[in-house]
Amino acid sequence: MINITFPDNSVKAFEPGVTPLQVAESLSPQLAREVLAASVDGQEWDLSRPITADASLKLFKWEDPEGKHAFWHSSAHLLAEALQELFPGVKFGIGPAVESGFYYDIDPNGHQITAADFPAIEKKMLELARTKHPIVREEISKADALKMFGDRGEEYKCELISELEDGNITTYTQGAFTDLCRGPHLPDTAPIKAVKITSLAGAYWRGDATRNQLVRVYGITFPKQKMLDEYNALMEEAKKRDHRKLGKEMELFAFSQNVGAGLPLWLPKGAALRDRLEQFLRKIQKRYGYLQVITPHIGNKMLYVTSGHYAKYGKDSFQPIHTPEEGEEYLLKPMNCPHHCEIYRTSPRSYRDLPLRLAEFGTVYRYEQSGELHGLTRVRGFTQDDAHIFCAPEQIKDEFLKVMDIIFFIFKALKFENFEAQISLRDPANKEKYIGSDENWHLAEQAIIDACKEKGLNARQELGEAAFYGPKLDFMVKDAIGRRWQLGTIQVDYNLPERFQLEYTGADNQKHRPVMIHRAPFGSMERFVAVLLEHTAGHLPLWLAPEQVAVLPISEKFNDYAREVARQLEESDIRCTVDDRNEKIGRKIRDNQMRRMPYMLIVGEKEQENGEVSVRKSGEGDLGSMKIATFAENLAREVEEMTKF
RNA sequence: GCCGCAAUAGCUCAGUCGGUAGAGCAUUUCAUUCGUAACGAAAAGGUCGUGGGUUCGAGUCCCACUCGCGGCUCCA
Repeated sequence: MINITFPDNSVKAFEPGVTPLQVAESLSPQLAREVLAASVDGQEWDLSRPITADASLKLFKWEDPEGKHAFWHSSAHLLAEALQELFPGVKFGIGPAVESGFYYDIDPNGHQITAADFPAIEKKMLELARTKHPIVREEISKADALKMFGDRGEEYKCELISELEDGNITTYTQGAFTDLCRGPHLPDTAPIKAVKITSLAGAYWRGDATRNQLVRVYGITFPKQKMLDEYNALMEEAKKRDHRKLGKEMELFAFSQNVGAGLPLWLPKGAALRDRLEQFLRKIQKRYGYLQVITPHIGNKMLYVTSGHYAKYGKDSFQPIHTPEEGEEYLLKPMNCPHHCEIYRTSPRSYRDLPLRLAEFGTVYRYEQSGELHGLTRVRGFTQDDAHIFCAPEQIKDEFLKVMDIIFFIFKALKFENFEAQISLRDPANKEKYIGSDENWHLAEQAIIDACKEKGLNARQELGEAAFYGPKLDFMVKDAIGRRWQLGTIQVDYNLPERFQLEYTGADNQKHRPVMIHRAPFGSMERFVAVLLEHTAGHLPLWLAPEQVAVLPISEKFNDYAREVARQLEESDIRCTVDDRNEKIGRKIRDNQMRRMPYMLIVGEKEQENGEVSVRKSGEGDLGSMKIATFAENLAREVEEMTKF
């Protein structure tokens, strides 16, 4: 007998060779029906794979990420099997599970696969799932694997196999389909009850733009049809939150073919919203000792040669602007840092001047690839809420912590609770991609790691994600359909001070080199507004809403009183409109609700007589009547509560 | 930049086999003067993204470009 230890530390004895599925059956029939995957001694394990020695066992259901992962991974194989039947001769790349669903990359080998084929693929997948073919794991030698996939002309699989270690190669087979795969998988495909092929896209083989482009078929599956219906409803809902749609509806921003792709036009309401965000951040930054500066939108090309940006990005940027005078070249500024370095250099600096914190809402232009442009989240002209902190090396951690405080405060004020943090480090195997000394890289990376630890921030560390001049800490927020966008960023830079020969005189009367911290809590005004819109579904917090109050007269007889109410509220800096259309009150309420109006004030005979307003709050309904001044005070207090720090 | 898909009224969309362009909402006018989520009637609104081609005839078929969408690659 062998001893199986469960997560609650209880131990039960089983026959050697027992499978996780059999263990589940011995515990409860319901568990056996719901279990999808397992781990044995922390290693992913098929439900049907025998356990031969004492081990600790975890069982995963749909609710567990590991359970979904196995379900979708097996679904990817099912998709491949269906594609193999429908389009004989297609060659397979890779087919993993992803955050919501799975995909398979295929070389269509002459077949034309379009969205019109989706129903047929879905039908075939369900048909195959119902055959309940077991998914069988086999260990295979490298030579046999190469022969097997080579005979079938699976060049992509062979390339993968050739890089694997012999003795460590497994295949999984269900029905007529065998795939190179590490697993784990479901015991059979029967639990896959609902299938949706979601989209089709091109994807480079192994993510390399110089190699073949394969067709990536995306799908999602569920153990119940009802769950697919819910998923579809959720996707519909998400589409309504799309910031591009909301931006148009709410008249915040627009694009024009005549201006150019990726160059947003901020409409009056959007510009006002942006301004409120800027004022908010300015106020905080003033408190933290930042000094506002303003720098031009272009700079001499030599500035970027000095910074190193020209060598790295020159070819892929907007090209230099030539002047009537021969030989002069200017670039649209792609970042603000070199300008701020020049500000630093305008006078000799002492250690007493540090940290020097220069802030600017700086508009920059970057030639992003056309296929990459996306609403306000990826544009060619945008404004960073930028600042550069010049400090002594021993001040880094302290300054870093203060920046984190600002970011946390902003996220809290705007209720971004589900953000993720990522520490982007240098890829030690690929040092030539970066500039700067090993020692400085080490110092900078350690400063970030220590600061996160001190704040108790659970940040993921990613190798190879650093900027070419230094490591960074990024904050990510998800959009309506789960795509991750980077918002706030903090970056440590030993490089630019070196390149610009920045110095300060220390207490020892010697020259020292300062360190630079780049930081942008919003990231960019454009992207931040985009994510804010999706996050709130357009229901912006009261202090940011383009219009805070609509006054709705019951009939035209009360239009004058409504205007008087609006006038008084505007005196208290409340953003107010009067809906004096010739419509019934029900209609006005509906329309203003649809426009996401935070407050509606209904005024008729009663209110006019008493100098009152009848208050209706979005999401809460009728709050009853009160004096105009009382309402104004309440609203001011509500705004104050939201933005105080 | 690459792969695939789309572009019709201000918005959302329909338009069959190639035969003179349609709906709802929004807008304007008229009527109504109304108490907490849509009163009614009428009118106006389109060089079917742009440029070429095929055809007696193109919103519809073909080509190119632009813009957009979903991914990939990239993201200072």
